[in-house]
Amino acid sequence: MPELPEVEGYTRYFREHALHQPIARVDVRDARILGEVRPEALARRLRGRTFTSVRRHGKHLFADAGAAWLRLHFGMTGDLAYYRDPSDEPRFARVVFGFEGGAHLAFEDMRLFGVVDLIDDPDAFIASHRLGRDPLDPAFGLRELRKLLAGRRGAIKALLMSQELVAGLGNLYVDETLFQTGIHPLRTADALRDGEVRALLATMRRILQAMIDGKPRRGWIFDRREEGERCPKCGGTLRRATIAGRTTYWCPKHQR
DNA sequence: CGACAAGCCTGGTAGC
DNA sequence: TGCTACCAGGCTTGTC
Repeated sequence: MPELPEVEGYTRYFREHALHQPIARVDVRDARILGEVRPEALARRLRGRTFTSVRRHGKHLFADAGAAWLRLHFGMTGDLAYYRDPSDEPRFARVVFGFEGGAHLAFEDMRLFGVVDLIDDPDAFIASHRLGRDPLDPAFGLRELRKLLAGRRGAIKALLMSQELVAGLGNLYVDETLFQTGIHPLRTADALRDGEVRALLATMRRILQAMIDGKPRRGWIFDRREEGERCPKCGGTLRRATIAGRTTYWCPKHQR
């Protein structure tokens, strides 16, 4: 499912294919995918314009269309497809942008957890939705992370899932980060030692970057989400439980 | 056939 | 009282 690394991939895909072509038409195949904007308004405000740049924050993609920004959120089954032949339209295309010149960009999403919307300003959106820092933002540092964790009595897993501290990690990457850092998902955020917070930030960045780069996941828990699986790190037996409302896997032997 | 999984929002409650 | 934490429920649909 699309978390930060996958959305980074979509952002690059969008940048590579969908910029600098006048938008001839916008076809909303299923209005349930839309956020605030109505289908007619989406089409009216984009038609004749071009996407000039695209950026990402956490799991959100923002494309600049001049007077407005297109916002895409990929939910759990969202994807982009760029193609010329209309018969190549994906089965679950929800919105299709048709460019002058005949190319198409489809936002597809089988399970409709994603969102297509039009907003005025990405930074205002990020602020109003209380999204935390993007973990790959170089300006985001250890000092700031420590400050964010201070006084938070909730479980670290819940906090990393919430998007309000750091934006972009979903269930799988939170588990992976805690696994590789050796931190138990139920640890109180406030009680993490300085070294653990440092490892947390460095590890999540390394994991996200490795995924973006398509590196192999040797020694990760990522592909072993199964109760009773062997811990690739220490030979312990992986445990499974619902934590923060999500299926959570961890190694009780080395995550403490 | 029903249960389940996912991300994220909403609304309610409990506790300091 | 106000804040924080935390829970259930809803949305959707392919897969088990």
